[in-house]
Amino acid sequence: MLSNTEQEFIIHFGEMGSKWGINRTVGQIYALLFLSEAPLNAEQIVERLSISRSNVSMSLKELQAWELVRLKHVQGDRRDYFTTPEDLWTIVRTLVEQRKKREIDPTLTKLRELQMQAPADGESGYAMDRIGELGELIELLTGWYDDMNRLETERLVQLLTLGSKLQGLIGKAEGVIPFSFGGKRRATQTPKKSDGGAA
Amino acid sequence: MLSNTEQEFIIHFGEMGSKWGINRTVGQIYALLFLSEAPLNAEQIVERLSISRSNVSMSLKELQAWELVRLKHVQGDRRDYFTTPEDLWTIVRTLVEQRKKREIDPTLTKLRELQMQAPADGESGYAMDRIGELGELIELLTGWYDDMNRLETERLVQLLTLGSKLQGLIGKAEGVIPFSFGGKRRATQTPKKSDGGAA
DNA sequence: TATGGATTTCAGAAATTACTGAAATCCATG
DNA sequence: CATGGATTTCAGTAATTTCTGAAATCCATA
Repeated sequence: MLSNTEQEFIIHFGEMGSKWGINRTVGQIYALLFLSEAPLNAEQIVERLSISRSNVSMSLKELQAWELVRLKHVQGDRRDYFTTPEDLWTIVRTLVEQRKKREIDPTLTKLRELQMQAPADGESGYAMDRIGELGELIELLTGWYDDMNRLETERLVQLLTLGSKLQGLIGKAEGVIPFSFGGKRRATQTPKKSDGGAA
Repeated sequence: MLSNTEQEFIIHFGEMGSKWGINRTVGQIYALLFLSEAPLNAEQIVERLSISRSNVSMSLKELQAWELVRLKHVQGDRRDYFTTPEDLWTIVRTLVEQRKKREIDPTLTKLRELQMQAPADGESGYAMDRIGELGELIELLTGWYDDMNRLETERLVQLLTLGSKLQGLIGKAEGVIPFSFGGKRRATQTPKKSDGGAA
């Protein structure tokens, strides 16, 4: 049923699953759908991956929570069929959006919360500085992400392809950009060369 | 010993650990070191987090494998002391580098491998197209990452701060950029508006 | 090279996460 | 509104991951 290549691809996604914050089954189902031109229903997934029907149900639910998989209905068939978006950029955008939501946003919220309650405690010192710094850094990065995300795909691809040519463009924008970024007490230093390698 | 804020921060990092691909202890130790101005030795970590010595040892080993933590020796003390880099940009760079290495590079390798062996099998069709497309997309993104990573931090921050101003800059570079990106058989389409939302 | 503190290793225990089969629920159709 | 296929839920089991204490190793110093 599945070609050798498909098998290997699916197994790889299963193995990578844990590193990607999903589990083996979810990874495999995603891979299977990604490679399938036609939408698949749960029973087809059960057959092709040899896993239980209930596991497929739960895993599809998770993939839908990630918005990585779409429900598609086939005329004259009341079963649910699933696909991944054709356009890979849609997938990338979803992936980044979801990971930001799960892996970054909660921390930013927590950092701000800690900063709010700290002054009341009279808390101060290095730890608070670090927390503030980290919060600002995350805000800079997510703010930039928001900007990128607003671009339509064609523009985005142009930008990504630009690469080293960017160096020159920064020069063109000079003077317009009010460079400033740092914590309340201790400014985020921008080291001349770099902070060095490992110990 | 630990302030309220420090406690909460550490607990948060512990909880987020699993979403970040590390475990609770590793997350907590990292958080503790991140907030500590002075380097800490293993015994101090044991005390502050109430975990076993062996767990600290293994977790520090993992943090070192991630290059997120540095060994620092104190004169007249033969114990190992650990810190995180002062500069947050160094941390971000390490994090991105390591995640790319663990979460993306192996997949790119696998995709290329599948493409190499597929023609021999006479394999073709939708699945191969998808695999090729995905490989190209990943290469575009990692290539761009390499470019960004080469920039010194100050430039990088400028770029990130640029945000919406980028729109204009792309225009300036127009004509220089040979837009092309697509799979072998089936070009990666760049939809006019977007592939739409969820099902 | 013997000593002893510091660190690492490792086998088993504890905790967590993933998976299954059976039962419950859902819902379009007759 | 009863039927029956499709889907979901859930409690128990399996598998995996994390954590610990004890023993082994390492290594600077006496």
